[in-house]
Amino acid sequence: MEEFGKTEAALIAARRENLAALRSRNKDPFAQRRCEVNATADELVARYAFLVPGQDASAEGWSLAGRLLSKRTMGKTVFADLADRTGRLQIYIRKQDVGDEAFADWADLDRGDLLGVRGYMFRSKMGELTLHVTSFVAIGKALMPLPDKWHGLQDVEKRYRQRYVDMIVNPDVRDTMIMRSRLIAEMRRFIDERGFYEVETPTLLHVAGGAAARPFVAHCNALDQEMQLRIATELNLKRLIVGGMERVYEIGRIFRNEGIDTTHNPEFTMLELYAAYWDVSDMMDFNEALIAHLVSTVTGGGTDLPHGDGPISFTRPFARIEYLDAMAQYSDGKYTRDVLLDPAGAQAIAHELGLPRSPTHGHALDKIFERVLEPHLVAPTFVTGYPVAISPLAKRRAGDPEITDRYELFCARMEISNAFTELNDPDDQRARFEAQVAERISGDEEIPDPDWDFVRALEYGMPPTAGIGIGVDRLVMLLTGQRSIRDVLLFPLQRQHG
RNA sequence: GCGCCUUUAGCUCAGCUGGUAGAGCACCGGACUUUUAAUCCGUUGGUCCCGGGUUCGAUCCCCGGAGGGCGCACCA
Repeated sequence: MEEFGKTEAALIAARRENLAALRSRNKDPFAQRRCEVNATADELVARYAFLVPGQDASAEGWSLAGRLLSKRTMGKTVFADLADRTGRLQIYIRKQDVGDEAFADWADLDRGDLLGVRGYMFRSKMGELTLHVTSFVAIGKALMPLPDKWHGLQDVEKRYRQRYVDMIVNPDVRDTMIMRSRLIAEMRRFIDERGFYEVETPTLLHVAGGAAARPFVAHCNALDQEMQLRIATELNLKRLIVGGMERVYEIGRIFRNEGIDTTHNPEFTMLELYAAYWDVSDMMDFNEALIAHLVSTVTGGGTDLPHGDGPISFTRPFARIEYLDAMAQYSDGKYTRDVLLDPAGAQAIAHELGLPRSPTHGHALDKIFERVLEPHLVAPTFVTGYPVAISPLAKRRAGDPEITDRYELFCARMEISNAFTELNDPDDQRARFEAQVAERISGDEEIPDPDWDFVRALEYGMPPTAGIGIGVDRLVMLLTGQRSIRDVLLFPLQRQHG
């Protein structure tokens, strides 16, 4: 046998030798087409919880499949760990049970290989539920060496770039992603139950609107036109309300060509939902019920989520504060309605707080809000009554035209949802778009080009409607206790490198 | 964009004002029929992120660059 050093190439070569050995005995793992499976790790652990150490259930045979994560060999017996999508199960193999030839095959299995096993359950002397293997078959080979069995993969960059390795050796990553999948399924079920239609609107648009953000641009060869990736689904979903669908939602990918940090990824997932004949308070009820339901899902029926500074309670009703009242309250009465709603007054406050000069009144208000209010919003709180200056698509409040029927829900200092009674007056909408054109000219590059066809749609008549947007990734962060958005995304964006 | 930190074996990490690198795990060989980070014995493994500079000599000091993380800025 050739002498190998232990570089990565040598580790791969050793695994290839084992593969060749299996093939020479007609046990090629890659020749396997399917694998009989009638149980999962979790099912077996639950089913045989009653077994006492030393006791077995040899009358009942099971087949399962998964990845070999560790081997503990003691001469003629082996304990090993097999992981499937539900978790880990210890397996036990004896030479006297499987025979010399199969036991030789076992020696050619490496950590990371995929295999199917048959056997029966017992509880080992040390108390662990274990599958006593009567036969096994290799169904795939890991030619690449796995990271450290104890420390797993810690290199953050490698974890994101090679998420498949991360998931193999760091089970909590897989758990988080599975929880994300469940939460989105649960969200969908909750919404569907209430008579909403799920729709899919275009990602490629000529004019990306519905939010203030810089879009990604793309070129369509067939049309020879520049396209933008959507920054929101809002305008198209409201077109569907005009069209008569009445209750629609989309859980869709949104693209914003902006910064990347622990709460921002250039592409992210947003739930937007619109209900004809509802107003913002109907939506608030819906929102509260949805969030409480998801908290219950993740906690197994509870109302509290663990958090850094102690648990956060999601007992209904959530707190409610008026935007202007809260601003006054947290500034000892200094930031009054009159000052905030005056563009010069808002700029003066922003300056006093040491914030950079804002290009628009709305921008300044947002900066002040983030500095003054957001740090206090740990418990779930609906902030209601946003100024019209920062709500270009929301309906004005009856009897108070400078304020809109809008709220945002905050938890753990993060904005979780944004909802309002939709503006359905086409003349008001056109006027606000025109005002935005002026703001764009004055330097706010994030203000999109107006979507004039949207105004035309409103001219055909949109019923009173409430709409909501929920940042799904941030909600999953909150519900799973992850501190970085990258830890709830399967493949967060990374710079390409050579 | 700015600042701080970081990059050393397949993985996790050490490395002393500057003298051409170590450990654990993994791997390979051996012992072992209820282990669980199995254990014990023996071996093996390096583009010290890249490019310059200073120096007799650079993983280490200096300059530039790349990747990543965090904070700030940006981001309703």
